[in-house]
Amino acid sequence: MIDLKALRDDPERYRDGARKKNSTVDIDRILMLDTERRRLLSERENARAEQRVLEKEAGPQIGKLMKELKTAPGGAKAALEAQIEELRNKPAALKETVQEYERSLQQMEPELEALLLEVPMPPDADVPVGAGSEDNVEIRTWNPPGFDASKSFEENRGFSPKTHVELIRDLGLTDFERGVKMAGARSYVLTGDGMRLHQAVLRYAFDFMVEANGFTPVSVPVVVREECMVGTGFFPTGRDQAYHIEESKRGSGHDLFLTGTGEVGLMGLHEDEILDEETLPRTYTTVSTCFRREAGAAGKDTAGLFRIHQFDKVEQVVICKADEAESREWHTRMIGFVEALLQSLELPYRLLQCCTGDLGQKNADMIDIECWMPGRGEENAKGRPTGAYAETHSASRLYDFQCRRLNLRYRGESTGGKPVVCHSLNNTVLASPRFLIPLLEIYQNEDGSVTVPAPLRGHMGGRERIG
RNA sequence: GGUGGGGUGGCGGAGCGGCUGAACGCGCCGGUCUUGAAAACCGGUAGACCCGUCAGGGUCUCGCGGGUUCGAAUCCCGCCCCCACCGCCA
Repeated sequence: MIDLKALRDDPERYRDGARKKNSTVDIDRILMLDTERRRLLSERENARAEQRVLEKEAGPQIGKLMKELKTAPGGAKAALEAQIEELRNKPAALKETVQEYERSLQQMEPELEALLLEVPMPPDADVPVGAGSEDNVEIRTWNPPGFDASKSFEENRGFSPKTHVELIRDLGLTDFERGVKMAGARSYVLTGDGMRLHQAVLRYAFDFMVEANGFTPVSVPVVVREECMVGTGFFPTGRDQAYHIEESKRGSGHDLFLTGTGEVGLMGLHEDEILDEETLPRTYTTVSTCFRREAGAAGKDTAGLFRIHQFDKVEQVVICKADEAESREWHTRMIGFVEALLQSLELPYRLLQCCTGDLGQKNADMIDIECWMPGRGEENAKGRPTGAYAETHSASRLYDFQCRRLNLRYRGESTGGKPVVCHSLNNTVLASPRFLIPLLEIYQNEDGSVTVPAPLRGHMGGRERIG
C-alpha cells in the first residue's frame, strides 16, 4: 500500500506511476474521498468532544439527583425526575449527530480502502518505461568457461541438444501421465533421479543461503489467511492466481489460500510488529511448496516442467531500515547471491532490467535473472529449438509498499524512538523443477546422459551422471 | 470433534459502570550517587488518525464487530483467537 499522506502531497507522482504501470486506478477519486473523509472525521470529532464535555458535567449531577430521588418525599419526586430527564437529553441529542457522521464514514471508507489497495508503487525514476516484458532491457550476460550462449548449443558442444522434455522422458525422470491423472493439466510426478535431482538443487540452494550468506532458515505456512495475502500485496490484484480453500462451516471471511511463494510466509512473520532497529536487517530464507493457478496462461508453455501449478522454491527476503540506499544495496547483494549460485553451477544466464509495465503492482524496481535454455526459442531449419533465455529468478525492491500493508515497522535511535515502516525485498534463490530445465539441458551429453554438476553430487549419493 | 479456562500496555498482572489510556511489579531510557559498575533513590516510557507553520489541541483503541446506558476495559449479543484436558491422528 502506498502512503496516503504522500499521495495527498504529490498526487502527480502516483498518477504518473499508475500510468507507467498500466494501472487505471482513479487517483482523483481517492483524493476526493480522502478530503470528504477528513471533513467527516473532523465533524464527528467535534461533536464527540462536545458530547464528552456534557457527559462530564451532567454525569455526576445525575448520580447525585438519583440518590436524592430515592429518599425524596413523594411530592418532590416529579421535579427531580424532570431535572434528571433534562440532563440526560443534552448529550443524547449529540449522540445522534455523532452516529450520523459515523454512518457516513462507514459508507465511504470501504471504497477508499479498496482503491488504496489498488494504487501501484510508483516505479523508480531509473526504471525504463515500457508496456510489458517485451520492453525489458538486458543488463549483462554471464557465460561459464568454455561456453558461449550467444552461439548455438551445437557450436558450443558439437551435437544437437535434446529439449528437457525429451531428456526427462528418455531418462525416466518424470511421469506426466499419472500426474495429470491425479491432479489435472500442468501436473507432474518426478520419479527416481528426477526427484533426487530436484531435492538436490533445492538443498544446495538452501544451504548456500544459510551457510554462505548467513540467512536465517525458517519454515512457514503455505496455507494462509486472506489478511496475509492482502498484507504481502498479492491480493486483491492477484486473487485469481491463488488456490482458494473454502471454510464454509466457519462462515465467510475465514477462507484460506495456498501461497504462490515462500515470500508470503516470510514477510507475514512480522505482520503488525514493531521491530527493534538493532535487530535489522532481518534476512530470511525458506524452502516451500508454491501453488499457482496460472489463470490466463492457458495454452502457454504447456509442455514439460516450465509452467506448472505446484513447485518448490527456495526464497530469500530482507527486511531493512527505511533507507533508499540500503534498499538498493540489498537488492544488488541479493542478486549477487543468485549470480554466485548460478556461477557455481556453471549455468549461462543474463540479468534483465524489468520495465515499468512488467514490475507488477508492488515493486519500485525488479531485476529478472534468466537462465539460458537450449531447448527453448525459435526453431532452426531442422525444426529444432535454437535456445533462449527464460526467467528463473526475480529480484524485487519494494521500499515500504509491502511493509505498510503488513503494518510492519521498526524503531530505534535513527527514528527518534518513533515507529517507521520497514523496507522489504525478495528474490528467488532457486525454483525447481523449472530450474532442472537449464540444468539438464546444459549438462546433457551426446550419448543422452546428463552429468551431475560437481556441487550437487554430495546430495546425489556421489553420482556423477544420470543415464 | 468434546469439555473447561482465558484474551488488558514490551512482559507479568490489577481493575469488573463515571475519578482508568488504564494501579502495581518487571523491563527499557534519562538523572542523582560512585574512580567505574552494581545497589538504592528520582523522573520518563503504547499506538493510530485529524487539525495546526510551531507551540499545542482533539478523537479513537483494553481480541474484533454490534448493542444497552447520560457514561462501558467493566453489562448484553455475535464472531475470532489462545490455553488445558479428553478423543482421533500424520
